[in-house]
Amino acid sequence: MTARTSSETAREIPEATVARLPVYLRALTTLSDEGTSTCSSEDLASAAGVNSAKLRKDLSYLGSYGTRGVGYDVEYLRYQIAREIGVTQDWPVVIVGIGNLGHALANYSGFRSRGFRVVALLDADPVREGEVVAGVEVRPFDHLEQIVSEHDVAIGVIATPALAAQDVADRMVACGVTSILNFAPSVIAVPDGVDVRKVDLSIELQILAYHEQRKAQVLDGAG
Amino acid sequence: MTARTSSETAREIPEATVARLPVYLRALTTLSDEGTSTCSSEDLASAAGVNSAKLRKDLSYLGSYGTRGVGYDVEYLRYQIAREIGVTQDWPVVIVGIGNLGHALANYSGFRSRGFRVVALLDADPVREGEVVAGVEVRPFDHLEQIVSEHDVAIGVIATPALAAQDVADRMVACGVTSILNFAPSVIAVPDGVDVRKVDLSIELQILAYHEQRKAQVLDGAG
DNA sequence: GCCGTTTTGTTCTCGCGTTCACAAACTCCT
DNA sequence: AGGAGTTTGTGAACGCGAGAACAAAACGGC
Repeated sequence: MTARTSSETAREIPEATVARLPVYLRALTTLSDEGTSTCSSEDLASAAGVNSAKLRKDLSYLGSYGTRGVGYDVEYLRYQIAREIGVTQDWPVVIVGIGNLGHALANYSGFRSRGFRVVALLDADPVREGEVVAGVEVRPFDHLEQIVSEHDVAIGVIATPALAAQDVADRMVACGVTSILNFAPSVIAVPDGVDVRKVDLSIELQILAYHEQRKAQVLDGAG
Repeated sequence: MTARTSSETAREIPEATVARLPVYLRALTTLSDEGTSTCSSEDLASAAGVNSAKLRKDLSYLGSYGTRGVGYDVEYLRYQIAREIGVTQDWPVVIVGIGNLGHALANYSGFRSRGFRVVALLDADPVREGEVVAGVEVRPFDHLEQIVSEHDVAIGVIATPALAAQDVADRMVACGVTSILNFAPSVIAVPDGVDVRKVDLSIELQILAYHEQRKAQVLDGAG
């Protein structure tokens, strides 16, 4: 067995690179579906919408999977990235909060096709219990602990209103969830060792509005 | 006396700061709802989930809206940030692609309450035409040009399948949309001067999966 | 087997963003 | 009024990421 010492663990991939790997993965899948078997860094970079130098640098953190003078084997690179991200295995996921957004998430086919399996839909509102969404029955939020331990769930998705988010997060963390994707419009606090990513629909629009306003101001000032 | 010429466009706010302003805005709204009239940078920072030094530096780009030894007036600061972002006015928005996600977006109350008004829902599928979602009727995609010019729409939301996204973006740009929020899982190309922000649900999960896998590897190596 | 061409992997430099640390400024108490 | 105690606003140091440029390596033709 290889002594997995700090030198091996030292293969730390920068966060900015990690965030782009899924983009490369998708671009490679597209290329593969189109029948492309080999591509240059330039090809892949334009398919992913990034600079080719940046792409090569990103890939170099994973290892030397390309061939100089030739490029990258699409299937091989795709597998290597998938393995690095961890989506060659199946990740069980729990979604809490089956309102409008929860419905959309439960129905989103992109999860399943990318290595994620929705094992349970939970909602605190008894009215929603029993409803079947995307082939999965909505169950009471109180079943959280049982489901997490039963399916060994590490990733939880919060799609509740803002007020409920912190409570849900606390319960998740308490029963062993260590990664949370938070769609609720509120900041949630978690202990060290738990990763939280936040997706906020209205924040994205507000950022666009800021730039839009600036464009308008520049026009006003010029006129 | 500083000549604060309000048409001073030289005041460029760093992109990273712009992305956090909506978070501060939300935190201030929460504080306001709780009846808080004044807060320190420490208070606001913890409510927003950031470092207080970073918060102060961010706010300093907008101007000196605090009082040393006292803190910030919640209402006043809230208005200043809202004005800076541009959400004191109302932004008309068009959503294209009324599938699962489009439904959720159309129903999302956070848009309206934050200065955005959904003026039209468009879908290329005739089956969906006429359906009323959140009080707005679904209309054919071909009405895009008319709606954009009629309501002076600057911001478009794409919630279509990946294959349609580029076409939709092209049509939007052609008729004057200059900011696009893209939920479709594909990279879209737009000319200079058009802003695109991308929200990708499965990419966020994949990033979590990567870190989750690393946690598991560390445990394996230790055990 | 050797040379030119192509493309990767990597080094270097630069700019942005984060954080620390502290002076300036305001309030409150005596 | 003056000093002690707070809290803001900002200058400076530091670290990370982006992009350019180049050396190393593979292929193909002869």
